[in-house]
Formats: sequence, C-alpha cells, structure tokens
Amino acid sequence: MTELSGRKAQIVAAARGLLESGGSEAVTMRAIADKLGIKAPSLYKHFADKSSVEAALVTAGFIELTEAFAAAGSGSTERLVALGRAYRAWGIAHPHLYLLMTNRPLERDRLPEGVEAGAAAPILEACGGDADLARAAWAFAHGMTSLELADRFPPGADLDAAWRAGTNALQAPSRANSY
Amino acid sequence: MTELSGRKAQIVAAARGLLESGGSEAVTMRAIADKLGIKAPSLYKHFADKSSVEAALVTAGFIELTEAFAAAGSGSTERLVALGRAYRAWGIAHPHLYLLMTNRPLERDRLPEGVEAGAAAPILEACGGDADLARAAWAFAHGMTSLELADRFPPGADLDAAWRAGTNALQAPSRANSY
DNA sequence: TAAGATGGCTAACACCGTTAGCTTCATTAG
DNA sequence: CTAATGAAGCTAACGGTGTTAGCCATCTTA
Repeated sequence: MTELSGRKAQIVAAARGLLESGGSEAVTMRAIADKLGIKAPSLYKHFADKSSVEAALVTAGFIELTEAFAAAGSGSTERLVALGRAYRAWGIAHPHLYLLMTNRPLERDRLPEGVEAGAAAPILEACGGDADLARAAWAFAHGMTSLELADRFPPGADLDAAWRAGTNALQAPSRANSY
Repeated sequence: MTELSGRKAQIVAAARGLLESGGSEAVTMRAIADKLGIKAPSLYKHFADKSSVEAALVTAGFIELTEAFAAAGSGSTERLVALGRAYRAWGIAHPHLYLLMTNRPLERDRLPEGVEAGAAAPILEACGGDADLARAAWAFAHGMTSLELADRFPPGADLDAAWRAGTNALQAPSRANSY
C-alpha cells in the first residue's frame, strides 16, 4: 500500500494542515519545511516535487472519501440518498482537499492503483450497476458540492431541496431497473 | 456596458489567447505584455491587478455562454436537453475559460451586474421556474462538464449516455409540473 | 575501519505579481 | 504659443514561488 516512511508521513501531515487551514495557496514547500523545522530544499530528499506531495494528499482524500461512503450504511433502502449526503458532508468538511482532488486534471500516474475506483464503486453499486446513471449521479453530486464550495448558489438557496430534487430524479430510473 | 477602451480590449484579447492555447498557467502578466510588445508593469496603467483581467475574461465567458444558450433554440420541446447540449459544447470548446469561470470562488464584485444571472436564467426557465430543480440541473451539467474536462471519466465511458440518463431523469418532474 | 547511503544545509536561478519612480508625448488651458 | 496636465510607456527592484547544485554530518553496513 505504498507505506509512507516516517518523514514522508510528516511532510504530508504538515501539508495537510496547511491546506485545511489556509487553502491550497498556503501549501508552500517553504511553509511545509518550516512546520517541520527544516529548510525547503530538504523536502526534495523525500518527494520528487510539489506535485508528488499533492498527489499524496489527493490519495488520502480518496481513501477517506471511500471510508465515508462505507460508513454511510450499506443496508439503507435509499442508498443513493445516503451516499449523496455522505459525499456532500465530506466535501464540506474538507473543502480545500476536495477542490484539490477535483479541480485540476487528475494525474493518475501518481496515485496508487484503484484508489479512484474504490471511491466510485459504491455509487455504481447504488445505481444497480448502471454505469451511465452512476456517472450522472456522480456528476450531480460533484456539481452540487463544487458549486456550494465555490459559493456559487444565491445566498438564500435551499440546497437541501436541490439535493432532494436531484437525488429523487436520479434514483427513480434505477429503481425501475431493479424490478 | 462598461466599454473597454482599446488598450484594455487588447489586453483581454491577449490574455484570452494565452488562456486558450496554454491554460491558466500561461496567463502571465509578462506574457500578456509580451504579446502586445510592451512590458508587464505597463499593464497596471489599464488594470489594477491580474485578478481584474481574469474577471474580464470570466465576464466575457458568461456573456458567450448566455449567447450559446440563446442560440440553442427557445422553441424546442425538450428545452433542458438542448440547453444541456449547448452547455457541454460550450465548455468543451473553451475548456480553460470554463475552468476559470467555475473552478475558483467567483469574485462577484468584479463582474458587471446580472452577467451571472443572465446565464442562469434559461435553465431556470426550462425548469418551469422550479429553482430547486434548476439548481440540480445546473449542478448536473456543471459536474458532467467539469469531470469531462478534468479527464475524470474512464477512457471508454459513453458520456452521451450519461448525459441522456441525467437529463431524462431531471426533465421528467419538470414536465409533470407543466400539466 | 572504511564505504556508502541518508538527510540535512546554504546559495542560487528563473519566474511570478507588483510597486516606485522616471520619461515621453499628446491634449488642453490660459 | 506656451505651459501644464494626464496618459502610457519604461527600468529597477522587492518579496515570494518551485527547484537545482553542491557541500557536510551522521549512521549503517560490509
């Protein structure tokens, strides 16, 4: 599972702290090094470049999101609704990491195999294996979360209602398929 | 309509060229200036900072997107499908500008009034005035486009089918409302 | 005990947005 | 016609960024 050596883990942890408290702008090689009491160039003894430590952050994010899905209850009757809630909650709880994971083209080479697919699997399952519907559901959830994080909805918007409208619409055909 | 003076328009055009050909990384004050045969500090005689020229790009994007919606035919029976197609097509045609418009928190103060709402209006209208549904539809469209641009779907994914699955699901309740 | 890897360091480079301060030129006021 | 003003360019520079080169101490291992 690509065990991080001690120092590597510390670097990722420091980067994570900076990211969560100050956004991606705050994640600076010099700032990371400062947090560990060393100088920026020393970081390159552990990571090839800044993108590599960002990739480690993104990897952690996908794993945590997968765990959040698992914790969202597998036996629920309205699985898609539960997954949507879990998705949104996780994104809101880790806004900067969520943006880091989704905003830029994903450099798949840098991520451990299967990490991305692991997060996607529960959605596909909740859609009864209908990949097209699963992609639509994922897109809806990502769109809602991303727009909410970017403060894109008008101030008084009832986002719970929008989530309901979307999940209701999307889960209906999946139920029809299961008969 | 906040007429851009000649030089201002040239600066925005240069920035647009850099953006479309090299992504947002390529949009540099020095690069913009180079394209115009001047030096970077001279740009500050026309724009207060880089964010202001980015805001001008984003403004142009919203206006063009609104036009694309208008061109998508207002008389179509399946309006939401047509708008979805127009949205996707516009995003794919201007990927970097689309990301600039949607990826970061929007600085509304810097945009002319109503520009954002103008792009949103057709969606709301196509949803029969149901704001919750409209937000869900917008989120779906944005999610699909954003994920496609970020190369997030697996290589063989049938995105047309995913768009169909989503728009079909989302337009059904809107039609029910219109009876 | 010698060798080699490990993980720090300083100095430096190229690039970034941005500011200060100077000049040059066209327009306008008196 | 001249003087003044403002617009729009310039160079030099500052602090910040990721990153590289090269040096040195320490620790492990043969």
